[in-house]
Amino acid sequence: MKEKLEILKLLADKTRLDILNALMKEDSYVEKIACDLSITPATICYHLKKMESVGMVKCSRSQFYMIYSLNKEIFDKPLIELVKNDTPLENSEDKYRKEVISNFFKLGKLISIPTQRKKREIVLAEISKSFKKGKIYAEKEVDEIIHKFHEDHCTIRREMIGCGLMKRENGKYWII
Amino acid sequence: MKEKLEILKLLADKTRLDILNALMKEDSYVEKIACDLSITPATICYHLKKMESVGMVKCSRSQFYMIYSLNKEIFDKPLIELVKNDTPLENSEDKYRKEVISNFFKLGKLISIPTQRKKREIVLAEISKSFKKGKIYAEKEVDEIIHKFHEDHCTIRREMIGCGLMKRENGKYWII
DNA sequence: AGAATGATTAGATTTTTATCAAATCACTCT
DNA sequence: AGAGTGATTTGATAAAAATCTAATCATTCT
Repeated sequence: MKEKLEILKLLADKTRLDILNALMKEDSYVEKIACDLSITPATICYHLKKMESVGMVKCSRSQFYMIYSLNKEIFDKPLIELVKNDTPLENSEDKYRKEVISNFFKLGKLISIPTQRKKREIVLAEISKSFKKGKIYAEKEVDEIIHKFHEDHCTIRREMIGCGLMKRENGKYWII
Repeated sequence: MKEKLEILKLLADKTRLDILNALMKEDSYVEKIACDLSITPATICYHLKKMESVGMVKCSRSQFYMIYSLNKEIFDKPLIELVKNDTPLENSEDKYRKEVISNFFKLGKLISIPTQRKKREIVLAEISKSFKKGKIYAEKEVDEIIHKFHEDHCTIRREMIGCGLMKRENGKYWII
């Protein structure tokens, strides 16, 4: 929610924190706060209005004065609630993966085996999609499938087992 | 504490919130976050370093990568803890009071009776300091004391009773 | 040792925003 | 109605900081 960021922005200012701390002690009004903090009433008003607009403080008139008070509910929440994004990016996770895949595969072929573990895992996972889950493969079948992607089917087969994408027992292979 | 303001400042930025949300899902590293958010690695690094400097995130190297992770403790605290000032101003309360008093008293005399309730109360409270607590005064004594401050002792006497600073019964007065 | 690669820093640019003085507004009391 | 007073708005100024490109650093693997 945009509102959350707005609140956090308003909290990121020394003067506004001073104002909030003043209001914690007791409800107060522009001129008094201004005097206590040695800051212009115009500036205090500017800050209070901003904070009021997102519900951090409330105000009501009393005689000559606009009495401002803290909206305590907001401040009792744990920080995480303000930080957490309610509408997470649909597929931010996929983005990096796609980038890596498009870098290492050209026309369906694996150009090279990535040195870095993270990237290698992504590439291997991509290749593993060509295997059916639950099906048992002979080594020859495994190599044939991998070979469509890259010459070095031995290394890739070994790597796939190494990172737990594939299992072997008695010369038989299956995908996890 | 200066540290608290620093943390709040760092939370007041869309990009950093995005980064934190990414780290909530899983530990990650500069290049990946940069790719996921479509932002330059330099910028991501800049933000992560800042957040690390105040303990919001931690980092450790793994192979090629600097793996960053969230320091969850900080985010479980209620907001109020970050807002609250540990070392409150010694006498911010007095400042406005002193200002009002110095405006309305000159050379020990009350220049005029303030129209506004708040200021009037401050002035009356100041005058009431001239009375001894627990002592019973006759009306004449009361007026004599008030008269040292201002001609119109009647009004002031009435006001002092009106705002509960002084009590009267059977023509006798005492301070509260 | 040297090549590769991810992380970090430096410099420049742009955007945001806190602050004040002065003018205006809104309310209260006579 | 008009005077007095606190609150708010406006316009101008100055300071802070996010972002990028390019350069440099640090680590790992050959």
